[in-house]
Amino acid sequence: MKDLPVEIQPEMCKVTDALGILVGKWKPVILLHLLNSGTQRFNELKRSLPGITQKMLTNQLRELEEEDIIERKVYAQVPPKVEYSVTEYGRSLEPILHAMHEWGAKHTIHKQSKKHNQAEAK
Amino acid sequence: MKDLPVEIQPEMCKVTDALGILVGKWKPVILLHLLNSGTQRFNELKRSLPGITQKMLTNQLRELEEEDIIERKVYAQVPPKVEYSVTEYGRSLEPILHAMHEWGAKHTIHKQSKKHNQAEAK
DNA sequence: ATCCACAGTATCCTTTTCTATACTATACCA
DNA sequence: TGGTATAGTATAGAAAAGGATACTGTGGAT
Repeated sequence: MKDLPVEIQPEMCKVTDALGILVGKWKPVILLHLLNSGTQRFNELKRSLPGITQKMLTNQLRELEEEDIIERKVYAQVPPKVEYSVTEYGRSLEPILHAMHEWGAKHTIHKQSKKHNQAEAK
Repeated sequence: MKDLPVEIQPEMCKVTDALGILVGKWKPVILLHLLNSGTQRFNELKRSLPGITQKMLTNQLRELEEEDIIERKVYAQVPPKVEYSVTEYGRSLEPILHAMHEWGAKHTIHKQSKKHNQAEAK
């Protein structure tokens, strides 16, 4: 998703900013996983996210790190050890994620009852 | 953004569902505009969203309509008249949008102070 | 000597999203 | 008779996101 022109309305752009951080095929899942399970190593995450490629995982983690949502801690060891965790600041997203989860759950029901009504109307 | 495998975690998928509705370069702007300004005709919207193409506007409006977030009302006239408005149900997204706006605003500040700190640390 | 685990890069390719531009029908107005 | 406004559709192409696969370095175990 590319950026919107800032001119449109100052207020709107803040929403898109927030959205930008959550957008990406794997970002919400990674975040929720780290919130649930706490600190995780790279390969632990990878194993928990069936289907993700290493490239994507690295890439999404880096983007979240950029925004100070998660933290990356490298241990000077061989084989390497890198731990990821949600920052204190990152936790401020929790209420939003929670609200979205609630809304999403209701929406699933809403769509089903809509379908049902349409079927009845025939 | 493609769908995530449902297997990962039921909880997570609801967040992505909600996100899916807001995702699209112009969807949040369109929604916020309709929430602020009430019912709008196609070309009114177009004029309020500098840079959007007709195709994109149609397309994003259709996707929001699909999800029952907005309503499309066609008047049998020539030249055509079509009005768009947020549904009662669509308004249930307002708290989330509001929360994202608030968070986005704080995030802008957060990023700036981070930059500032980094500059100082040199 | 060979293989494994770890945390990545690098490269190429496909799919999805977004943009640009041209085109449609029809009533009304000058 | 030609031009305007409305709400679109059609087509082609560029750009961005995501996927598949192969490769890297290194210490320890077999």
